[in-house]
Amino acid sequence: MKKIDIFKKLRSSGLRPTKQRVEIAKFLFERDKTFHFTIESLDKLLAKKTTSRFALATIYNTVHAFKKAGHLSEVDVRGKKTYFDTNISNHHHFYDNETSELIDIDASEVVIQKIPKAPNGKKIKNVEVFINLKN
Amino acid sequence: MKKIDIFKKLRSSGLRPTKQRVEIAKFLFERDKTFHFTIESLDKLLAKKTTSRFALATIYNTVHAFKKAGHLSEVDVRGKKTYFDTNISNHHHFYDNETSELIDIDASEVVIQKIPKAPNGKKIKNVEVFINLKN
DNA sequence: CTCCTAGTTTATAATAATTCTAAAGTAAAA
DNA sequence: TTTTACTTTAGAATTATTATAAACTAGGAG
Repeated sequence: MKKIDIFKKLRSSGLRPTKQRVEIAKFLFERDKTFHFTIESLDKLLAKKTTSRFALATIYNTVHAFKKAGHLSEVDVRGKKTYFDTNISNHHHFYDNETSELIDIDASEVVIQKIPKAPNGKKIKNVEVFINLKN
Repeated sequence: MKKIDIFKKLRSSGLRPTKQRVEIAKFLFERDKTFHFTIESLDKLLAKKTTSRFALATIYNTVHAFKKAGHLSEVDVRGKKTYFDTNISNHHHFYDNETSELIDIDASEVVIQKIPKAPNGKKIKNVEVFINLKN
C-alpha cells in the first residue's frame, strides 16, 4: 500500500493524515500477511523500525481511531492485553498459549453444521471460533 | 452440595477448608445452574448474601485456587475483567454485549463439520465457539 | 502566503483490574 | 498444646488503559 493510498484510507474515514498516523498506518498496512499485535508490541516494533518517537497515548489513540474506522479489528483473547488484527474480514483464530501468538483462520476453513438459536429477543451478531493450541 | 461435600471438594484438591473458602465455595457451587461471574460481581454478591466480610485479595486468591484445582474455568471475553464459570465441562458461550452477560451452550448444541489442521508441531487443545449477540 | 481554528500529539496524572507483601491469624500435624 | 506451614488481610505495587491540559499542526479562510 502506497503512501497516497494511506492518505486516502485515512481521509475517507475522517482521519487527518498526520505524520504519526501515516507512519503507523504504513507500518500496519503495508504488509502481505495479516498482522496481530498488542499496543505494547506495536510500540516496541515502531521504536525499532522507525526513527520517530511516538507517545504511548498516540499509539492508543491511533489504533483506536483505526479500529473505529474499521481498519483494524479486536480479538477476544483471555488475558490483560488487548489484541488487534489487521485482518478485518470475518475469520477465526488459532491461539498458541506457549508463545501468546495468534494465527488467522480463514472463514472458509471452518464449517459449522449445528448452532443453537439465539435466546429470546436476541440475534446472533457473529460466531467466533477460537482454537487453543498446545505442543 | 452439602457442607461436607464442600469440605471434601477442597480437601481432595489440596485446599484447606478455611472459613472463607467454605463460604465462597458454598456460594459458588450450591447451585443448580452454572454461574458466571467476575471478581467484582462476586465480591458484591458475597457482600449482600453473607454477613462475613472478605478482603478482595482473599476473593482473588480463592477464585484462583479453585480455578487451579479445576473447580472453575475462565472464559475468553474481550474486555478488562476476567470472567469465571462454574461449568468446567467442555462447552461454548453466547455473549450479550449489551448486558455483558454470558450464557452457556452445551457442547452437544454445536457441531463443527470442518476445522483446519493445527500448525506444524502443534496440537489442538480445545475449540471454543463464542457467539456474540445483538438485540 | 499568513492567520485562525479545530483536530492532534504529548507528557503526565488518573483510573481500573490485578498481584504482591508482610504482618497477624488459623488449621492441623506433632 | 505447641508448633509450623498455610491463609487472610490491608494496603502498596504493578500493569494496561484512559483522561487531561498544554503545546503543536493541518488545512481552510481570507
